[in-house]
Amino acid sequence: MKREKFLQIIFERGIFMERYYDSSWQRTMFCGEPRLEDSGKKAVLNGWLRCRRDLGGIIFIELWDKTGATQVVFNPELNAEAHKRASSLRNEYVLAVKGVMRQRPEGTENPELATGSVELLVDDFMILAPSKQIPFEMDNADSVNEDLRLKYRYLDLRRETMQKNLMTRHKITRFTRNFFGDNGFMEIETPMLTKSTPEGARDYLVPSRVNPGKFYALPQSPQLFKQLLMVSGCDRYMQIVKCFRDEDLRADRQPEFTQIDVEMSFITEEDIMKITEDYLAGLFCEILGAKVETPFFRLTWRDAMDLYGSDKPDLRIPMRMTDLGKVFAGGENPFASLIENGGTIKGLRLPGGATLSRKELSDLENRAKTLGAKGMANFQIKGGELKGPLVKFLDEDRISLIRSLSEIQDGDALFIMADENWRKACEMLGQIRLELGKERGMVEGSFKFLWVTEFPLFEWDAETGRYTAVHHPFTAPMNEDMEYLLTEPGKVRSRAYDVVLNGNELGGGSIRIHDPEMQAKAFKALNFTPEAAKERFGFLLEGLSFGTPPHGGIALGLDRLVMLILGCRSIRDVMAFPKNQKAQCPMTDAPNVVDEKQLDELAIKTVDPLLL
RNA sequence: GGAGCUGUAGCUCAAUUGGUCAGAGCGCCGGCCUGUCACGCCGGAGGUCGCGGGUUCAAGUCCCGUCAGCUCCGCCA
Repeated sequence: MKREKFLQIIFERGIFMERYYDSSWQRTMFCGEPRLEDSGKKAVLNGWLRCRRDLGGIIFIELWDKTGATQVVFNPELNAEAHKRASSLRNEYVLAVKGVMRQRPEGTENPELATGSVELLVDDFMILAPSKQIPFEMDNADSVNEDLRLKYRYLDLRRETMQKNLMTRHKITRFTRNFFGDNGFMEIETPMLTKSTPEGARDYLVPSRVNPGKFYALPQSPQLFKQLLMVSGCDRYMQIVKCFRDEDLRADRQPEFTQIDVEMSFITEEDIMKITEDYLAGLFCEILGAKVETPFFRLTWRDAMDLYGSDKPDLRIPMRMTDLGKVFAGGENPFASLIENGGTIKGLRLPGGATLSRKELSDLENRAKTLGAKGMANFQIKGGELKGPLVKFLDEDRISLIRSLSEIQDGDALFIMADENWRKACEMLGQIRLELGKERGMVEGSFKFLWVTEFPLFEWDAETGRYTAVHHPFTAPMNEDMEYLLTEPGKVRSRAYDVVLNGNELGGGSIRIHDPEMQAKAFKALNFTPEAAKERFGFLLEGLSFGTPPHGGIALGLDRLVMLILGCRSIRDVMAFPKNQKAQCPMTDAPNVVDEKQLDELAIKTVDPLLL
């Protein structure tokens, strides 16, 4: 209340109104620019008041803009009127300040500040806009409740770190456009209002007023359009494009996100990988000055699962898993029958793990259980002797086999994961590997890129009782596995590839099917009737029949890329206006209810969600 | 749909076993202060302890429910 009254006084005195922001008040330099060589020059600065230090007789403020801050001095001996008015200034007021830049008196320089050797001595100033008291403090706002930051996002973005994040994102997109442009790629926009193809993620739907009862979908990706652009002969396409998926959110997942979408004609996997590697290496050099080795390390999906228990392994953690089925096969031990029935036993060697206490071991086992494991056995080698609950089931030969297979040394521990399902055993132990690696400081190096290749083409979905595409239904099968396409679809490997950085899926792509007959077969394997395939993807099938070049591409997640480059914890910190975990925007209050009239025009009736 | 963590002043947090527990720092307001730079000093305002119920002589604290935010699982071709 007092503050409001105060603002009123400012207005009444005409301090705010009697002057206009004409060209004489426009800045002659940015707030982060003044240097020693500017001393003696007249200058005008425009910016936000960031820090006020009123010593009574003399007032210092820092004037901030996105380039930095400069100290401004109000000295009553030099300008009593300006000094008097300055005592009413508060944080985040927008000011225009005229004066003389001068070298700071000896001993008062501030080495913390880029502009710290000079200061602006005020002749005159005007308040361009006052500010209400801000709801959180600008400095160390990183620890502020994120909901509050999102509600006042424009203030959050006025902070140094967020400005830096936005700027880095801009530099990345600029580099991206330049890189692909220089390499013969053309950026082409594809529609945001498009057709729902109920494969994959849930669609965001948009009702059509002029077609009552019909809906567009926002694109989950421009996949089909970019393939058709290849049919058009565009040859090399790229687009920095928004994509939409109506699925639950995570720290690295937002309902709308940005892809760097790429497609090329007359190429093989090698060409896509090469251009992606050149792009990423160039980008990391440009933005971080980091040297990235190319070509990237490659793993087949099978090996990635076997060795790291993940299809996006974090190679900064050196631990690998080993298959210990042989150790337990055919003997008298608790796992013998599991092996006989095709089960899997995986081992993970933890260097130095012999010092883990009984309690620590059982805590780890409990964590494995929360992942869905029935249990997790362990061995430890102390004084050259293998110890653990399973030792009594193993003879000398098997014990030496365990040592040679797992390469376990004195002082180590070895964790054992068993499951009927190979993939599940790998993934559960892989998760333990990841957690142990991070907790025990085993993360080495900064940026470890790799390709994961030879993904399965299809995956059995127990829920719907049919195969679904692991990547998408347009991915080409590997030539070697073609024969199984209709007989044993689960066995077919695809020409898909993911690029992985430090345990994060940065992007993925594939060589596409360019033969309409092959595409029809793929739909058949997915249990689409020809009619259903035609209804959903008829335009693609028809397009493919008019002379389609072999083609393929990749899509990289721009938000994740920026996040990893900046070392942010959440994708939200590299997006200007992200949504919260419920996919709401606390600032605009979207999504919201709309007028009945709007719904009527769209021929839409809503149902009380409580009745569903 | 499920699991976990969190919720106390504008912001960040504290309050031991249920008992002077309504607190601190920052911010805000007022006063003093001419070289500060996270200025300093003095004073002040400000809280339905997320919400509802229960146990108890007594609840910020224990129990049940509920809401909100975050993290994770499911989900995300």
